[in-house]
Amino acid sequence: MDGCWLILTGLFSIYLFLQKGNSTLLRGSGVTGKKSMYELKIKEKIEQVTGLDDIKLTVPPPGFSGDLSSNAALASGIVPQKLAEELNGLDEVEKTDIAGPGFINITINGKALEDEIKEILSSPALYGGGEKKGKVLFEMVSSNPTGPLHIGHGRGAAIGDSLARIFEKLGYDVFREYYVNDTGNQMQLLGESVRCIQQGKEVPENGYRGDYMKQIAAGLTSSEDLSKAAGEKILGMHFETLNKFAVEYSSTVYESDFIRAKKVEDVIEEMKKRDLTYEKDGALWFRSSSFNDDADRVLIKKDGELTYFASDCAYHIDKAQRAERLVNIWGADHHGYVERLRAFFKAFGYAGKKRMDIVLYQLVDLKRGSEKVSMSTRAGEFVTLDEVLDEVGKDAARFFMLMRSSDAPLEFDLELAKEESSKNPVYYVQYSHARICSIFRKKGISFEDISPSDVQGLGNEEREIVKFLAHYPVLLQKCLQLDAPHLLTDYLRQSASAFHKYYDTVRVIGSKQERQRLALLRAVKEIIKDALGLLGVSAPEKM
RNA sequence: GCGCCCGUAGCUCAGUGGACAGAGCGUCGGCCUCCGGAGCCGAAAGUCGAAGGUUCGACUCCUUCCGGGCGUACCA
Repeated sequence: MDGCWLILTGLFSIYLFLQKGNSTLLRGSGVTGKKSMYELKIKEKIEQVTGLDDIKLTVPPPGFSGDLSSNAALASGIVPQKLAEELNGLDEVEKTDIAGPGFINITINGKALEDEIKEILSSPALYGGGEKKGKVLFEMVSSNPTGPLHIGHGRGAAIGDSLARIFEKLGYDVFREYYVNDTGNQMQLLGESVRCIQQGKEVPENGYRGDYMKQIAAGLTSSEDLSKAAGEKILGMHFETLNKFAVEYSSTVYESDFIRAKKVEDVIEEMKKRDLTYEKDGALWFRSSSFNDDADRVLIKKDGELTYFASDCAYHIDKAQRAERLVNIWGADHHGYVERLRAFFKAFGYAGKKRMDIVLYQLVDLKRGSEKVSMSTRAGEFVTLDEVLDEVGKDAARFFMLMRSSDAPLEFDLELAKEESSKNPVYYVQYSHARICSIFRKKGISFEDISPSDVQGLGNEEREIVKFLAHYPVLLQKCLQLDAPHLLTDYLRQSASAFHKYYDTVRVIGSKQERQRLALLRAVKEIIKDALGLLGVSAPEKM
């Protein structure tokens, strides 16, 4: 029976290899040519030997030896002994054990762990980073300028900006763009609302009101193009808020410019030429249902006006011409637009050539303790991003926005975010950084006084924490691959905890191993600082 | 009706097929002559919404159903 099973799985593995072999080759190696970063190196080796695409290394469960564990032999059908042998050939591997049905448990040797710290200390900002890669264009927030940004926009900004920082770290040439929807009914309505307020009349039923509108109306004269002028003012407010939130854009583009420059017309002409459109009921339609969308979509309304979707097509063509890869950060309430945009991409032949990620994030529920905070948009009583920033500060706001997967709704507790205690994860993490800084102050040396040569030998206490640090480069790749910056908040919490635990059991200043322990602490500090930086959160030296 | 997301410990959530399901908060119980106690250690707590299926192996993939959110415009 066993023999039979082996033959079958063997055949299956050949099948898998044939299936997956190509994509592995295409992916290209050389994620990093660096000498250290053993976890990445082992990962690449396993992928090379098994032909698997993106393998996962785990930590062996309690009771098993080893520092890292892989199920790749099982998953690929390769004989575990063969893979283990290949791994034993790596300098970083002390030994391997085969356990259970074919898990390979890998023990890292002491030298590799030391080298890892040396690598961190020699160039902290570069550790875990990548080589030069192509241009990526991020589009985020892109609210129409009719009212203040609310907390949901904040989530989009935090996800987009942090993901952008991760892309930058990994070598991509990143651009952050703000697309302004400054045309259409909403903008007309904005102009009318301003006029009504100025004339002391009742604002139209679906119009804009609230304190911000009174201020804007007061700052404009009636002779201006009220819609345009008000839009510009509100856009200015948006950027002010985003600035406070540590989000900076490289460019701003206006929907109206695309229309004025006839780019939207051009795209529609091109679509007509390619027979992607038809006329019905006086409107011009795009055959998006031929490209996996639920229904066809209107490009030009029967009144002759362009739809938002039409200019969005023009905008995305423009973006695709400027970058190799596009990332759009959208609220989940826009998920209905994903397929139509993808349909357009397919129809224009971009689908296979340019990668376009659309990250959807679920809504934010604001709470104050156990009490829900109303976010009704009516009468302008919603909680703005500005108000949240003023109340809890940039660091807490950014961190909290990134604590959850973008797929999950986010519960944002204003009370917790303000709390200066270990209950608050931001403080917990920042505290670990400040505490390490304090140790160096106490010792009276600077971080630069510690160099790679101070790393000499590691005890068992150190091993655990080094393994944790060594995982950072792999984690960053995972964040990028899954468009999931929230993984960093969890990693930071665990890093902080690993440090506190270590510091609780080991004496640093005054011990025989003082120098090397300080070296380890500096490495921890550098990783925490770097990771916080990617989240847009500060790493204070004192609190 | 149809589509997308979610349903995991009292609460908020991690877990992109693998070895006995994890964390934080909350609850209960320990640890300060010592480098920041804004810290550490331990305990209790789960039929992973339900039922089928695929697999050597399913919280993870497929189908159906039940809950909740969002979307289903010639609005943006």
